Amino acid sequence: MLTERQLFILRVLIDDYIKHVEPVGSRTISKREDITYSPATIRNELADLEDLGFLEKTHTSSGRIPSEKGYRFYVDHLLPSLSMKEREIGHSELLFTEKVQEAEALFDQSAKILSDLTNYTSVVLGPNALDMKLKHMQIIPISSQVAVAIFVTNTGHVENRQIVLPDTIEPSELEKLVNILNERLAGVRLIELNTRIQKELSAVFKKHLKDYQNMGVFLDQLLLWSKKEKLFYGGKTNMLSQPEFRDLDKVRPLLDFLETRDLMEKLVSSTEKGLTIRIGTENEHEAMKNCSVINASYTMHGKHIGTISLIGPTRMEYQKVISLLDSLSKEMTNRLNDFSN
Amino acid sequence: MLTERQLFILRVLIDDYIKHVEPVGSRTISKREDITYSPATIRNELADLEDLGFLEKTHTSSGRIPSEKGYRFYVDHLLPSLSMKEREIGHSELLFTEKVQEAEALFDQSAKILSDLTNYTSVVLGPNALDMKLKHMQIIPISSQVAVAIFVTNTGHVENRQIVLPDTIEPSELEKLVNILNERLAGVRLIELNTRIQKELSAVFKKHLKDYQNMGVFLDQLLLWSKKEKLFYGGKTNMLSQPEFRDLDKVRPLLDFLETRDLMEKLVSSTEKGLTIRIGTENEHEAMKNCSVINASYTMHGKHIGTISLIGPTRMEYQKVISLLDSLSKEMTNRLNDFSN
DNA sequence: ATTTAGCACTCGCTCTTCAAGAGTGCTAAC
DNA sequence: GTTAGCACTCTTGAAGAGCGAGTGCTAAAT
Repeated sequence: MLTERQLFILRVLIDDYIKHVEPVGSRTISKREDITYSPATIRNELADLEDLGFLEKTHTSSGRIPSEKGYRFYVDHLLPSLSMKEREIGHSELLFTEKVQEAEALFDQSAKILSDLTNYTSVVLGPNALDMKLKHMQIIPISSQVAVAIFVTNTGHVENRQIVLPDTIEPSELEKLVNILNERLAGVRLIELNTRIQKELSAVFKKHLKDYQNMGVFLDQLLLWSKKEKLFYGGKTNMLSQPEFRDLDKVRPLLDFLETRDLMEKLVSSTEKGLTIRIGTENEHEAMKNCSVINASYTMHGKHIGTISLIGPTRMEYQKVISLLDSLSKEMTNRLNDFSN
Repeated sequence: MLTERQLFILRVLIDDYIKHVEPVGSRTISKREDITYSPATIRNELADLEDLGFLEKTHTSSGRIPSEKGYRFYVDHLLPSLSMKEREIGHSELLFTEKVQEAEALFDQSAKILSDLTNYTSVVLGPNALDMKLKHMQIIPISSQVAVAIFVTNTGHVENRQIVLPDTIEPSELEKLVNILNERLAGVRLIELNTRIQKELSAVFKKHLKDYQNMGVFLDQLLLWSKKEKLFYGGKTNMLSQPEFRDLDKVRPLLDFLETRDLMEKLVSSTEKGLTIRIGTENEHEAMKNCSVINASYTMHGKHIGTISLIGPTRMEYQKVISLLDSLSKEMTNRLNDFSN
């Protein structure tokens, strides 16, 4: 177990490193007003903290920097209380340009605001449209063979896709099909349409549609969803101004990572409500090993529907950033729920 | 006027520089098999070419590199004939993964292919949806106050936006309005809907709609278009591997530029059919002063509707890249027109 | 039993110096 | 008109010196 003094020194050191991004030596720490011990004493403590794995040295005679374990401990146990959170809240409200009308604009602006305020990179993972409920669907023919299928959700989101019309299908049959779907499936989540159809509607189809046999492939085409979360970025190039990435070979993988949809989705998805922090290798990807990722979820009617995330160097200003992310995600939640009142 | 020998030397030098990205000296040139002159002779010619502004030196006793004027001359007069173009065409076809079904996927893949093949950054400027013709429109209420307006174009593209329903409007009136619009405005380009309504439909509205007066604001809301070209990127980080940008302070503005929608749209828009090359400062933006941009237009029914562009260092492999872009844009045109047959 | 002063030692950084190498421009000879 | 020869310039990389910030250890002080 760490002594009070060790805790204190560890916190001071990490605070200092986060601020100045340079290895911190015993002298620097002992110079602080609230420290009464000499450099030599501090050195002993630092050596112990290093043995315990909380600190590292960049070379044999350098000052110490926090290790990943150090950051983890700092985040879990040493963060100054977030009571000053209130002061920040005012900010984020002001920064939205007037009334944000649509959800997409809200996500986009939130990402921009967050990256501007932190100088890190931010990402908003939009809600999965497929989790929304069907309000209305429609099939609009473009030519004799091609049509556009449109699904409007309860949130006002529109999914659409082009489909190829089978030669065999008659317009009147198509209309019947659409009517059945609208009558029976309103309120069902898009992602569940398939199974609902298979479970409940085959009987109805058989009864009302002539050529039910041939309809199978067509329905599959109609309801072939692909993942549809959207990512909104802010400050993509902010990483370039972080001192630890002032080296092309180090930023390159990072920027590449940011551009890779799959990886980003995985990084930023979180099923948990609230706030999660992943430090360095906890992100489980080489390119992110020197980064921390903070995810905050925003909700709708109390349900987690997406996240707003911040990606920065492992030494990021956790304190500031956490309170910011916290209030921003709440602000997003508020505004989102205002839309649908 | 340049002599034959000067032309030859200039071309050889630029070819060499493009290949090796290092200042080229007289010795290097004279060593080539097809050069019969001594370094000293070459030196004299180089000095002349420099005086004429086609070449530059990085320092007093370095080899020469092409100037912007040099590249311009090279592109205009020295490019080896494109007769080998045919050989490349085969490539691009193969690289599309199977059947590309929708236009968006085509643009996206084209950008990826181009950047992969060149190791530069590519951008496809999608067609402006507002230039497409209205096939069908619809208004679908979401709640008592909010509705979604949907516009389907002849190309199968779907535009949609949320609108606030005025309290005064009755559902039956709304239906009438939609019917009128569909009857009268099918085939009109989205961008022209506004003016057509004002010019031709006020009489019709007056006749059929009760509360025509209050409809004005609503119509404005309905038809308030914002620019809608979409950009598809490929190889955003490829610039980082170009030797001339192996310096953070030089890439940063470039990457920032790539992320700025307005600037990119302006950079990549071209009203001309065919292929345009802009070198260095011809791009009229500080961040692009060391880059060349090649735009190639793709067409639909013979009309220019968008561009596919390549952004690379001023010393790019013009020859290869031009033929590639040429065939890729043709390929895109072909596939696009196949969609709508 | 802590704490601290003192000291030798280690790295990393910066600055300078030096030599090698690649080029040039000019002059004089071919 | 062409080229050999030569002095000169500039970049690059390596080697070395000196400085500063820091450490670990020992022995003395509290």
